[in-house]
Amino acid sequence: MLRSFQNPNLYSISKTHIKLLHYFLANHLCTTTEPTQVPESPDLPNWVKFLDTKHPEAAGLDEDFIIPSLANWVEAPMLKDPKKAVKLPVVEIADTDIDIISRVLKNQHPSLENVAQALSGIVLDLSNGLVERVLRRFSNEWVPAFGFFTWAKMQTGYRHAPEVYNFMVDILGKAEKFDIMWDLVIEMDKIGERYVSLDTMSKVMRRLARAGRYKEAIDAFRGIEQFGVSKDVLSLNALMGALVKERSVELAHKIFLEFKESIPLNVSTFNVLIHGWCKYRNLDIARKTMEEMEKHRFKPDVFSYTSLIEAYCNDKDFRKVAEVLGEMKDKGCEPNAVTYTIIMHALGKAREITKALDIYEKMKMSGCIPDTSFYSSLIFLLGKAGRLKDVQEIVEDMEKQGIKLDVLAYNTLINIASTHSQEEAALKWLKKMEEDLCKPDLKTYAPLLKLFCRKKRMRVLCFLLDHMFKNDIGIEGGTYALLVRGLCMNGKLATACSFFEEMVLKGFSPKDSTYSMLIKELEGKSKQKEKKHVERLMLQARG
DNA sequence: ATAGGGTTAG
Repeated sequence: MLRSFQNPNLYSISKTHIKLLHYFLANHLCTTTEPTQVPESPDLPNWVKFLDTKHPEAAGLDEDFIIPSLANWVEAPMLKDPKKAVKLPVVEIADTDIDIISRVLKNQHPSLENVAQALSGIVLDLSNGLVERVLRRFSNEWVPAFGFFTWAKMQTGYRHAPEVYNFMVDILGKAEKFDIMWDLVIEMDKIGERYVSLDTMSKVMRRLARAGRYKEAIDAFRGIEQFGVSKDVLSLNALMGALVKERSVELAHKIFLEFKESIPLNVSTFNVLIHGWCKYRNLDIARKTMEEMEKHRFKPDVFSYTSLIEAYCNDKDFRKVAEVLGEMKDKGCEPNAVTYTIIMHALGKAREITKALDIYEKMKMSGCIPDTSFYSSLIFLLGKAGRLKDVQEIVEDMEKQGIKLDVLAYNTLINIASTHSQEEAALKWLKKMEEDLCKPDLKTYAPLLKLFCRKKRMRVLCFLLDHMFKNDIGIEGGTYALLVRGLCMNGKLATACSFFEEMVLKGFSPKDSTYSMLIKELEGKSKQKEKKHVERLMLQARG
């Protein structure tokens, strides 16, 4: 939720959500007695005034109490009938350990000392599982994550497993805190018992490469044996994979040339290179790599051919794709679900829906079993073609076969329902997603927010923002732009203004188009005071 | 261990 502990506007972020929660609480309290008009605009002064006058019992509650308890209660039925809102469990609030820790970590100023101090009084049963969950939750915020990690290490009766160390190494690498990362690797090495593994070093190399520190990534490989990890084909492939993924096939190739005599290679060494050359549009070299592969007595396999096919698909060169498929058949190499997904998806994007569905048929005929990603693509292209009945059928098929939907599939379904203005259906998918324990992301919510802006369903909008909060989805600049634009277009100017304000207070700089749209609307409605305010905010954002 | 994941406002 809180994107950065360096962000001085951290407080305003949590305040925003607290006010939303107050809103729900007030709403609930209203429904248990008598329906009351609740202010529609999520504007702090309004709500506070409203709560103070009508519901002192709500405003007076401890904020720490309100957040977890409301998280258990806010439910979709509010959409239609607020009276159906589930009752608020006022007394029993069982916080799990992870919530307790999260709350402590979220309330800290950005320093490791503060984190350590805040945690000092806490007593709980630490386990590697719990520590991993906390780290996952804070995987974008290295200070609280590392503060907690360090604190946990010192607790008696607890010891970090190597996997937990690896996770921490990865978080530090992601934050580009490479000095601390290396210290941690050295610390792991000192523990002995093979704490540093190929897994650890793969993460190190990957993060260094991602930060553009190619030389350091390569040096990590050169010195890998000092940490007790062997310099073999596995670590070589890991390095080459890291370089290829971070856009440097050339370097991967150089490394390949340097070590191909001294380290016995395997099939994936070549496939990593082939994939790299395909990805960066050098099909001639990819082909040459395949020839070299054969000289080393390795047969190109489904991975090699799929990389080629993907490259041709990106060029929409389906004639070449068919050629490669023919070549595979000649060599006795069967395409698999990934191969079919790539082809079908590319055909769908090229608006060749019939041909895309032919691939589906062909795949079924060949006995290849579709997986979640395949179906996800299929749902996407059917939805894009407006074939909603077929989409429904596919989902039913998946359920029958026991294939779970993933985030992308749910996002697609929500997107389809939203663009067709099917409010109930869109929310139903969101609910189902939750029941399936499938974690939503920012893309899950964007179409929903757009839809409900369009429909002027302010309560649902609040519900969604709260839902995002509960799922640790941070609202980004793009989300605010969407809200401001959506509300502006549909005449909810006051709300649009307050989101604009919140956007600026959180440190996001509004785009010119967003700004001018809002100003134009305010001018049209001759709202001089609001216009001045928005202009001031914009100056502040640019300053 | 190497291969798949949707631009968008109008």
